[in-house]
Amino acid sequence: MLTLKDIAKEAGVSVMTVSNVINGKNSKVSRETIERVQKIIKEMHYTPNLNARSLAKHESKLIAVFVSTFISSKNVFKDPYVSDLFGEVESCIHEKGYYTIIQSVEEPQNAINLLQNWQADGAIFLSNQSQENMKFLSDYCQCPLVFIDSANNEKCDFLTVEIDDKKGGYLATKYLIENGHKKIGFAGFLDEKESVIKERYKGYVQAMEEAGYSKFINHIQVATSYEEGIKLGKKIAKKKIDVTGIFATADLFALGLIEGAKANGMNIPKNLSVVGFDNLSLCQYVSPRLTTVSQDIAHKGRVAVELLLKAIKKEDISSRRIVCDVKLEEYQTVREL
Amino acid sequence: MLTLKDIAKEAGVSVMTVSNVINGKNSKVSRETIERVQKIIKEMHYTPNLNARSLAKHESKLIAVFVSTFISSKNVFKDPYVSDLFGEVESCIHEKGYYTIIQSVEEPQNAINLLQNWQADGAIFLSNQSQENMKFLSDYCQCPLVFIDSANNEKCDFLTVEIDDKKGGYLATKYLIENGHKKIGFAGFLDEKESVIKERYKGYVQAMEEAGYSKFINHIQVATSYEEGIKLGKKIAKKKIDVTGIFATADLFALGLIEGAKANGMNIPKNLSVVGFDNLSLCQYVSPRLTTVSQDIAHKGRVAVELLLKAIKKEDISSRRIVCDVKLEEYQTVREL
DNA sequence: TTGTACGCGTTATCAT
DNA sequence: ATGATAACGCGTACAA
Repeated sequence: MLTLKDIAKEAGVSVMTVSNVINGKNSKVSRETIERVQKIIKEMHYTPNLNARSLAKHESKLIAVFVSTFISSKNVFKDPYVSDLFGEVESCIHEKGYYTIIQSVEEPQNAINLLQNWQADGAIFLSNQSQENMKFLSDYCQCPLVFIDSANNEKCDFLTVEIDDKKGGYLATKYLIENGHKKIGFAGFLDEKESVIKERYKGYVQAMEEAGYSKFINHIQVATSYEEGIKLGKKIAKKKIDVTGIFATADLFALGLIEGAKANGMNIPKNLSVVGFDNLSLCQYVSPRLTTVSQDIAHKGRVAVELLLKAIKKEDISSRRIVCDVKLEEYQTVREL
Repeated sequence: MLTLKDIAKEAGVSVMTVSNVINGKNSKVSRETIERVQKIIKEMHYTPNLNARSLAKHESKLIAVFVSTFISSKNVFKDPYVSDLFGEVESCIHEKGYYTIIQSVEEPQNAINLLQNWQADGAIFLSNQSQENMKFLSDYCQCPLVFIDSANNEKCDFLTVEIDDKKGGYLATKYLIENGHKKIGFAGFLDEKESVIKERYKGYVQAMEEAGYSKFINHIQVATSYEEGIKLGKKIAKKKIDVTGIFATADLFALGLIEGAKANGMNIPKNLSVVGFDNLSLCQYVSPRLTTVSQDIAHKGRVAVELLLKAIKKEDISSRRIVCDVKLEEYQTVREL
């Protein structure tokens, strides 16, 4: 292995001079020495040992990225949303001169261990974390943490990047209303906890109330997987649920719903209008093209990394909670009544 | 930050004793000391600094995973094949007690730098690398490398994990033949270089020749993107290409082809039978469900990690070139003539 | 402008 | 069974 010492010997200078050249402390080294040393570094293909540097500088240039594994599938990256977001985060971290260490974790403690083990400069959590988890993680980690898609509440001041879920719900519902729909169902899973789904529901309710359709408010409690979507689609096709439009709070779920409805003889959007949520890139391969609420995943990833880097460098952070915009993508699964 | 020294002081022993306890060198420490030290480690939530350990042990427990960025899209993880495979690789690395450092790289030199920087124990390349790149990387890296999906040739002895592409091409073509097709097109991009596509083509040719259809062999030279698929589908629908069946050498491309054909009035599989390649998980959301050649991505990822670990531990490697099996998935896009 | 001494947290070696 | 010492490769602080 090549070390500073080897370069120093070759150049006939001390280790520190080489170190200074590498770290761009040009004021401390003469121009000619810089050039000579740089030439040798290049010729010998020297690259610094970042383990040693981390030890000495108390700064690792490592950013840990965590995704949560669910019971359903050990491979979280099968979820196109997660992998898309991860790709953006990774390439942004890379651009900024940092390194990405990734782990799919079951429990927060795993994340804490990794951060300590590698003295990571910061961490990004891709999947939603509960309030308790965020609290726990913040308490036990020395480095800054950024949570993406974790339901924050106003009191807490974790660093978070979210989307305007309420607006998303509002836009989806309003669009159906504008297309003449009244009997609009909200399909998603609500519980007591704060959640992105709850926010979307608020938007749905607001749009319905503004239109004077309070009595048509119809929450369908269902897990938003593709499979559950199929079941629900069949149910709707059998007229067990009386709606002309559905706001399905996840794209894959919406796609399943459409499949289920089709399988039982319905035509989309002729007999049923559907609006999804996410605008997954795989939607472009599915026909009819899903009308959906889109979020700019690339932007979200970028913003999260930038927020984290500001925290790492202890720069001023204007807002610890960043809410990204959403918009409605008009495609083919909504029909004017 | 908590160090060995802190634990040692607390336990009233030397640093080395604590180190020995942590590393399970039980023969060197008395039973009671072990228990006392372990208790304190737990209570104080100590975790070792792996940067320091790497430095001292010349072993980092880091495995680097590289994906190649293409010009088309900076975010390689939008490709469902890549992200699926990556997820398997990551969770397998995690299971084996190693850490994953990931980088999307433009040039081989980037990968070499990262490996040297972090003294990684090994690396896995997810995207296909040319012979020259593999040679270059092998020459300049000290640690073992595993290449997935890189066209190897018999002479070279890089560690590779591939699939039986020729068999895949054979199976796809044979299936079309068994369904009564004669005019079967092979759609894919062939050049002089060794490539997975060339292997698939060999399989196609073999099946055609075995059936006595040599004169129907029809290679359609085309880049296998979704967009190109659409174009080709339209062309076929306009009867510019005389085929009843198509072996499309990538799923997304096949899906585009189907869309294009549909858009110009064709019904799939009534007017055209299509067989894809990969069996991407997103296929399950697209209807009609694509008949395709599947590979077991989970198996592939696992095999790659296991091969790498054997090399790292200098265990015996029976075969440096692992070829994974493929099989035909009969779904809805092939019709009996 | 350049060099020396020391410390970062850990492990290997050798002594007790 | 336990501990002292040196070494891993690099950066900080200070001396020359």
